[in-house]
Amino acid sequence: MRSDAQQNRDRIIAAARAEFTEHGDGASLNRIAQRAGVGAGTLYRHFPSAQALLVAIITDDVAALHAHGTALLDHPDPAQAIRNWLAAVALHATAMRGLVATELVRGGPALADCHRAVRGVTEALLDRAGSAARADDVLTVVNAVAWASEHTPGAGLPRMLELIRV
Amino acid sequence: MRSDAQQNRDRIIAAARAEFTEHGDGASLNRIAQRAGVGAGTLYRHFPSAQALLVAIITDDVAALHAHGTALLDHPDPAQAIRNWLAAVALHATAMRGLVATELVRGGPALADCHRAVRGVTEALLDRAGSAARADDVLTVVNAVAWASEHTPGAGLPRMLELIRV
DNA sequence: TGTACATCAGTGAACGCGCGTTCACTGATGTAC
DNA sequence: TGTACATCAGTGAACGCGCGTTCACTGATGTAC
Repeated sequence: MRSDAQQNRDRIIAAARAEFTEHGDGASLNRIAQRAGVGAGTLYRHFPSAQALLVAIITDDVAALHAHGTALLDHPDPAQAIRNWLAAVALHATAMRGLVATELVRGGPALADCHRAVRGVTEALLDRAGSAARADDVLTVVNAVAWASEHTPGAGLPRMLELIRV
Repeated sequence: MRSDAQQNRDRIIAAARAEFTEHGDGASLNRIAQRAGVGAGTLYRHFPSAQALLVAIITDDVAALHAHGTALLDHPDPAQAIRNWLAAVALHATAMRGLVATELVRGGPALADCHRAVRGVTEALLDRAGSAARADDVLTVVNAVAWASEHTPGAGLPRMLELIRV
């Protein structure tokens, strides 16, 4: 990729983060292009839709999340490890007004690799803690709770996470 | 209210139910008016916004839900009663592509009366089952799970509800 | 019961808006010699 | 290293679309006598 193209791509993603954070699902592609200081056509050359942008952002972020989860596999207390992990997953999903949670819950094919990685770590941590819960169910519930915490005035994410049985 | 006005109001609400069920948050007020066979202005005379429509629908439905909950206070098994109640709440919240859950989670002032009634029953049932959980938290989590079950392909609402500790 | 009339609900074309998307054109980048 | 050039990324005005919303007009309803 040409160096100026790479630069624009990065600027578009940064602008999209800001726009999604500010407007949630009311984000506008024209505004993102404006914020990034590029023409609308440039945005389209890189990302054909708002969802493509969101997927790119999430893919970036999941790498760090996954590393954190892998490290937790060495935690001395397996029960605490899964708790910490779910809190981290929830925190990640609250990003951008719950849009990340919404996209993760939707679970389209574009995020299949991300999902596989996160599910793998979740399964390992659940197993280690002696839980019989399905990783998919647990992740969906955690994402749902993260989404709700972003939309409910005065909701406490940690308190709601404690209501999840693992 | 004039009898023809009442009739139109009813038709608008029925059309809105259908439209919300079909299109979720992509529902259009013009289409609702069209489905109801009324002019756009008529819809506005009755409901100033899509949210007002949704609130009217939910208010209707919560009455039945509340009656069910009150009956459950006489259930011989308190633990089973709260489980049944949460399942009923979740089922109610899955209506119209999760739009009901979204609106309930948002918890605006227009639904304050509904919320108070449902919270009251939930508190009584939790108390009777010896649970220390906050009714508000439990309801938010249940609504969140209902929302997720509507948006996740292959998610099992009952299985996810079992992950909630009460 | 019949009629004249005031009220107010209903109509629906039209408006402005901002959206996503396109495309003919411009110009920066990187390469070949 | 310097230059000519091909490639392809970037531009941004313009488009069509469907949205929410308005309002001058129509006509049905219910009432007063």
